[in-house]
Amino acid sequence: MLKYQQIAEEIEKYIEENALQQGDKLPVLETLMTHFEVSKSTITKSLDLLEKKGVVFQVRGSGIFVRRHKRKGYISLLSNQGFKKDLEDYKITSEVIELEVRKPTQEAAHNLNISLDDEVYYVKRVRYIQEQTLCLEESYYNKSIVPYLNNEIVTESIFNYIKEGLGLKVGFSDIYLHMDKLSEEEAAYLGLENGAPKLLVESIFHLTNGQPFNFSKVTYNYQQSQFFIQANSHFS
Amino acid sequence: MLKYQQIAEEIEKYIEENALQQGDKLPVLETLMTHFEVSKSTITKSLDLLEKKGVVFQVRGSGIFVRRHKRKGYISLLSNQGFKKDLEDYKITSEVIELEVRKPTQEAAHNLNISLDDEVYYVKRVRYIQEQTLCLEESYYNKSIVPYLNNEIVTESIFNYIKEGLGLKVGFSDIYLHMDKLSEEEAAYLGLENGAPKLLVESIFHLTNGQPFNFSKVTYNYQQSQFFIQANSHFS
DNA sequence: CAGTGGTCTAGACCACTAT
DNA sequence: TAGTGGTCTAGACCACTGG
Repeated sequence: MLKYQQIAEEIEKYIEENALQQGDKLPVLETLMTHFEVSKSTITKSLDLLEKKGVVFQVRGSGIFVRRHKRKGYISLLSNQGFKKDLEDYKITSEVIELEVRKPTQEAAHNLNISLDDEVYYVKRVRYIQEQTLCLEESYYNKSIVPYLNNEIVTESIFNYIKEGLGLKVGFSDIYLHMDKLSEEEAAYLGLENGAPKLLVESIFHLTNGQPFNFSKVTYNYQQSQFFIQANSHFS
Repeated sequence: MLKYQQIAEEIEKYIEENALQQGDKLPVLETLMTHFEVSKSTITKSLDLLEKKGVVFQVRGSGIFVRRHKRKGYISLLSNQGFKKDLEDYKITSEVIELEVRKPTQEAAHNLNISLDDEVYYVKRVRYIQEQTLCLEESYYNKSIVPYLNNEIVTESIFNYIKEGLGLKVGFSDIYLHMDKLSEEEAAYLGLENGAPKLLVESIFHLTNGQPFNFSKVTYNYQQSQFFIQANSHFS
């Protein structure tokens, strides 16, 4: 593991273990440099990483401070990792409705940047939180990148398998949100009434080399789901 | 303006003007270094900035590539700048319902980190897109940071005034999303039926020094609003 | 004006990709 | 294995904050 990642982890662990609160001040750069025995730029890189993750914020001329959000039970829209981490205090389970190799829909082909003749793994599942329905998920995996899936993998964490099992490196993702009313079928899966509020989250996940490998459409139960984002100001 | 920001802007402009598409390759680092006559780290810093903004992605051993999203008419949840930029092809207007100095609600006081005895500017407005209702916004500004607002400012871009007029520097923000059904009052303002789907977006905006100066609750018209996020993978 | 973070450089060396 | 991006260093100098 790289130095700056290692250091970032240690600083994050330090914040966690000492239960530091928003606004608490970290040691100054000079101190961190000598403590970790690295150059200034390396420490800076670690802190930039933590800043991107929303763990700290840096104020020129003043110091480095802890950033926290106060609310619990929210799903991070940025985490890229499913919500296992955000909701680790809750019991999350999955029921697989469908799993098969098929041709992509036009929409899926377009978003995955493949032809209608290529093959995809289609996965449909309902996810539960504390025995309540959380969401209905339809997902398309480019089969030339993810050549094999089975029921066991799909019941557990698919992304974990992709990273650990296949050794693929997940890069960036594009996420689109829409609101609407639930269709009869969706309402049935989620145990809600027809026409209830619906949040549809469409995501396109790419490998680090820019290739899209997954397109998914997730319909959330409006009673069980709330989301958060920590935004930074790199905007002019 | 700093070198690396300047360079980032020029690269972005170059991409824009030449209408480069997702996956198009930019010149290699060496070329960029000599062209802009700066060191490698400066170019790297520019590219890291563009990567954060979702404009490019870098692949080790391969190159620097353009990143684009395909869909138009979506509001960026990360832009921190209202949606003026995302929806610049559309006509956005505001109607101010209420504007006054008052004591904060408990909720506002908590989120702004002030006491119930402190004062806030309370702003309530409806925003329109192409003559259709887009959202209903309730916003609380810490008066000790934003000491004055008037109808004119509030009808235009409040954030612009805060930055240009007051010289404040806007930093990070925390954003929370909830779904629900519209109340009767909300439905009336938005011209929708009672009980229609509701997306509530709560945001807390901070200055670069970490001080929260605005807490806002925005209720969107589900028929007019869709959102997007470009996420990066700085997550282990 | 002392303290603290940010920018920028020049260069050595490392790690991944594509051929 | 050549090409390309990523890490890391040591140090000079700049810019902002706060007493």
